[in-house]
Amino acid sequence: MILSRTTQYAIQALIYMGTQPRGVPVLNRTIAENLGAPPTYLAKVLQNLCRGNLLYSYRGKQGGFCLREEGGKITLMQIVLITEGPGFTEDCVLGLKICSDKVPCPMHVNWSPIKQEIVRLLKDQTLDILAAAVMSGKYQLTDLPAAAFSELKLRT
Amino acid sequence: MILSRTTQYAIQALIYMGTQPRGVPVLNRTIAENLGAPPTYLAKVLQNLCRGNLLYSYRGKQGGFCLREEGGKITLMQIVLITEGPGFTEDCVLGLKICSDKVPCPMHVNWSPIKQEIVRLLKDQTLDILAAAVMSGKYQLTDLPAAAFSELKLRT
DNA sequence: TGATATTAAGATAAACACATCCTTTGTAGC
DNA sequence: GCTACAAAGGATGTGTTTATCTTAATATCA
Repeated sequence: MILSRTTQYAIQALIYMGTQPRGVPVLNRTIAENLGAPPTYLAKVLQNLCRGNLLYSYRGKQGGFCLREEGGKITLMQIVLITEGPGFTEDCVLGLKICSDKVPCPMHVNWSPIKQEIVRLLKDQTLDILAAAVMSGKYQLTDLPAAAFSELKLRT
Repeated sequence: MILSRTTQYAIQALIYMGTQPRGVPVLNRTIAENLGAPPTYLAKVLQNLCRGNLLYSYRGKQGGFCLREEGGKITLMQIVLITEGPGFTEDCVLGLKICSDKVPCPMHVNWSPIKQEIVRLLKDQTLDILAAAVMSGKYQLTDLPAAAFSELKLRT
């Protein structure tokens, strides 16, 4: 409805990484398998997140991707700005180049409060919060039946 | 941010038609010029709105497009359902095939109220309301400098 | 009936998003 | 250094959205 496939992969991948032990590199292949995402495409997405300074990447044996130090504090807004671009929260609903409080389109007044709520939500939600939700076992990160990130899973 | 270009054209075109006298066919060319939209593409969009039963179309001399009888009561939701498809208000933010109150993704709980507000807005806003806004002269329907749908314009 | 104006419909093209493939580069461990 | 491994980078393919072009169908009017 709102987010491109690329952004969806990015968010899912980062939440997944949030459920994993920090400082241990996670393989692109592992993430892709756990999400049911195409590995070669996901690689490009992760690369992009590296350029956006959300991840570290390490090559060679023992390589993979790691969240940055304060990775748990990453917000959905930070992710979306990288994958969708800055226009995401700014552009007019009707696609007008010029649309502001001063010179509004007929939807502007009605849309503004909703846009504000979306922005607030994106800024509020952090990887820590979302990863914790997934680890609680009450929330699904993928459609794959195998996937489960609850504490129970960690004991098997 | 949310709506495809096609949907934006559809909404703009229908609002424009709402500002014109009822029962008089409006040419695709006229609409395209007033919106600054590509005429051949807009023709396809209008065709699609005809199939969705929002418009009548007439061929030949004196032809064009007309809003249906109760055209002013058309809601944005009706338009969006035609141009974006039914998934628009249903699909999961993270793209999961299975995501519901029972089996939610980690965003589901937070996103649901926003989605509800969007749906409410789309259902509330009618062409009558939006066309009146444009005709008041306080709201812009296009980026074109020439365009003005206020009462003043009608006197010139 | 014929000339003209208009939408309908189908084919084509261009741009972009999504996805894959292959080669190169860097790194760890031996 | 050698080898295996993993990400980086570039080229390519596929599908969808956006846009254009051409022809057909239809309606008006002289």
